[in-house]
Amino acid sequence: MLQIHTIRENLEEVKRKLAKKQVKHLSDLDTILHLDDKRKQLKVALETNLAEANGIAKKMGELMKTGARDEAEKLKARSGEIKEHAKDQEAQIKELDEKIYQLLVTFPNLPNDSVPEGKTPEENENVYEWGSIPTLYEGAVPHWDLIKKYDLIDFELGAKITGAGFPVYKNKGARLQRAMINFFLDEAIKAGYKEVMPPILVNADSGFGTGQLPDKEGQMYHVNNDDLYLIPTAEVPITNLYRDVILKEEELPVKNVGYTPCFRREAGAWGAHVRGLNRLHQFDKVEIVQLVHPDKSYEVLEEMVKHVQGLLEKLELPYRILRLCGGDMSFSSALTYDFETYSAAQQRWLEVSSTSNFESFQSNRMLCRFKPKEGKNQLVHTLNGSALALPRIVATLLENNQTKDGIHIPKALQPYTGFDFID
RNA sequence: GGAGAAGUGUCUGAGUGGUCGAAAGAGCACGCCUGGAAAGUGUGUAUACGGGAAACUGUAUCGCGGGUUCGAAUCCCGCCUUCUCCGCCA
Repeated sequence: MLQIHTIRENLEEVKRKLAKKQVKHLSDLDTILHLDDKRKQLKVALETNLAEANGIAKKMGELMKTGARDEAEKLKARSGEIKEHAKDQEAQIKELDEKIYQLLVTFPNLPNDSVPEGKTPEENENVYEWGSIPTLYEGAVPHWDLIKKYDLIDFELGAKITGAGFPVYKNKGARLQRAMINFFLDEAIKAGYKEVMPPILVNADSGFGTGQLPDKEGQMYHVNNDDLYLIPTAEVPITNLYRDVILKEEELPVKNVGYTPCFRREAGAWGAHVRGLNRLHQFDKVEIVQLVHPDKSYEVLEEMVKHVQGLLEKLELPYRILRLCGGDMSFSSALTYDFETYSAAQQRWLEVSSTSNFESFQSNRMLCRFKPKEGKNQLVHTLNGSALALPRIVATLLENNQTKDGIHIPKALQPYTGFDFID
């Protein structure tokens, strides 16, 4: 959530930046400031009133002791008036607060200056490419055929017990999942992250804290009976560990990593390119999350990007890095790099990681601050990145490493899988 | 799920209607003391929002939300969480 004082102090700049994110209702910003002015005025009046009431209450205490009944009665009457008035003022303020809040939550985070202009994914900026696209043998097939051929994943069975998009991993397919999760976790731990294993259901406050609510309400599975949400990413529980927390400056940076299954309704997103592992309702992901000093967040973003690059290179998968344009970025992000691997049989790039700096957008919602050596508490900056999401990595790996005899497992993964070949 | 107890500042913990943003101790920070350290000693040590150039100052916050009262950490109601016992159970 944007801070009102940011809007107040840099109105034109805020408008310019939001326009880059394709926000149309910019005039609501003026409304917010107008309502906030009104709110402030009322608040001052209310507080003056309350100050008087407090003064009276204090005096009453003394009068009661000395037994000056008459005077006490007079004050009581005055206090009653104040109270009536204050009630009224409070109601008005509450109403204004609500209006301001409703408007404020409709605005996404401001994009960083380096974010390219653009509306669609085609306008994302290709900033880096690594590896060469393999030439597959004659008769190479997409991963959904390989999966069947080697009996690695069963979609029909998943559909039977749950529904479409809930795969059952089997045999070496299941072991490959487990191996990758461990590989990704170990790599993150080597890079200084602390492992956490959080709950995979969260409450609404957590959904709000990281920005999924109210913006993406319909994208999360909701457990009605208990009013809990299945997490769409480990980012939600892991970042919210620090909701309403004031950290010491020397505790920064906080570096956490966690594996969780992730659940996404993908309402309306089903279409042409979603066969096989390309899009699922439930999938596995290892997520890295950092809470850092505001001066360091862009440096740290680069560090996280390097980490993800390292993983992909160890897996020997050709990839590219995109800097997302304003129109393609998520609601909460200030700068996002997407990683895509090239899946050679589908001849498509598949998104396997999204690594973002949220600056203070999430921390403002979560009220996660740190106490600097000098001066007032400040909001931390939050970042996260997939390191990595499994299904599309598996898709690319299966497709790119296939031979007519079977599928090679990359060296780095072999100690984890316990096998080097799928046949 | 049933019964009981409890939730106070960084921590321990006092406070059952007024002088309480809150005793005391610990911790931490800075200083004094010391050759250095420990001990001792002095001072400071929550957050948000508002006013003020600043010093400072107003309001709110003692799990959360409401209520009673001139006045609530303290009384009442609801909720949440934790602990103990019972039940159930991977």
